[in-house]
Amino acid sequence: MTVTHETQTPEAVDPASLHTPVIAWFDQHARDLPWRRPEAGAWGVMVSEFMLQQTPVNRVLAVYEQWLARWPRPADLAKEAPGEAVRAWGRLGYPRRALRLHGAAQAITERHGGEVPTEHAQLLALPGIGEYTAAAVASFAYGQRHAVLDTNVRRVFARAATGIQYPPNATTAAERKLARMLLPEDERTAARWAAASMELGALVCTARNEDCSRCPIAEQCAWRLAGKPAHVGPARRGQTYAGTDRQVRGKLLAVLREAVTPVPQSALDAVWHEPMQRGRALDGLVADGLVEPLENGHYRLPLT
DNA sequence: AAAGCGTGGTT
DNA sequence: TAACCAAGCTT
Repeated sequence: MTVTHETQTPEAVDPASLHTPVIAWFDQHARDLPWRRPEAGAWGVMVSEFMLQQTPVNRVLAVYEQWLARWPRPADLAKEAPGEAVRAWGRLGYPRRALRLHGAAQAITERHGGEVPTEHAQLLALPGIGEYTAAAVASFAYGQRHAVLDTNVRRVFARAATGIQYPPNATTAAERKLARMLLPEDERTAARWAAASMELGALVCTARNEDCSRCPIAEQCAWRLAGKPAHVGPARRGQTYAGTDRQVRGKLLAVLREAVTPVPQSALDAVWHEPMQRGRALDGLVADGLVEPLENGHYRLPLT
C-alpha cells in the first residue's frame, strides 16, 4: 500500500508533553489582540473570527475597532441595512462575509435573545459559521473544549506530530482525529491549548521561514527531527486573480461602497471594458444580495 | 467535492 | 514577476 502524505501515520507523540511548553510559551508571547481582551465578549470574538477568515490580523484590526464601536451588540447590527455592513467591511475582502455576519446578528437577535449562543451546534447553524468558527467561538469566548482546526493549527500538527511540512489542502478525518487525540482533557486547559497552538502557528511555525529556534517543542517536532523533508503531494491550490470575475466584482463593489447615493449604470460600466464579463459580475453581485438594482437603472448597496 | 469568493503584502 | 499566503464558508 502506498503511503501518501494524507494517510501517513503520526509519530507516537505524548500529548501531555506538548501542552505544557506550548501553553507556557503562549503565556509569554501571546499578542495583545483586542478580541482577546475580556471586554471583547462573545460578540467581539465572533466578529473577529468572521473578519479573520482568510484575512491577516493586521488588516482586520482597524475595521474591527470601528465595527465594535458602531455595533457593540448583535442587535445593533441586526437593525441596520445589510448594505451598511458591506460598506463598513471596507477592503477586507470576501464581502459576502459582511452579509453573513449581518444575517448571523439577525438570527442571534431573533432566536437567541441577542446573546451569541454557547452551543457548538447553535453556532454552526448561523450563516457564515462553519466547523472552524463554531469551535473557535465556543472555545475562545466560552472556554469550552473543542478541537479548533484552522490553517495554523493544522500546520503545527502536520509538522510536530505527522512529520510533514504542510497539511493537505482540505481538512481530513485523520486530522480531526489527531486534533481530538491531542486535545487536553481538562476544559480550561483545552481552551488554552487551542489558542496557544494557533498562535504558535501564526508567529513561529509559519508557512514559510519558520523559526524553530523560537519553538517550545522543537525538540519533539517530528518534521524537524526528520530533517525537514520538503513537501510532497499536490501543489497548493493557486488563486489566480487578475482578469477573473472576482476582480471585476471587487471593482464594482468598490464603486458602490464609496457612493452615498445610488450609482448610474454608466459609473459601473467604467470599471471594466469587457461588457460580457462586467454584466456577469454585476449579476452575480445582485444574486448574492451584495447589490440592489433599482427601477431607474441605478444600483446601490442593499437596503434590505 | 471542487470551485468560487477579495484584497494586499511578501518572496 | 508571478506565485504564495492570510484565524474558511458555501454550493
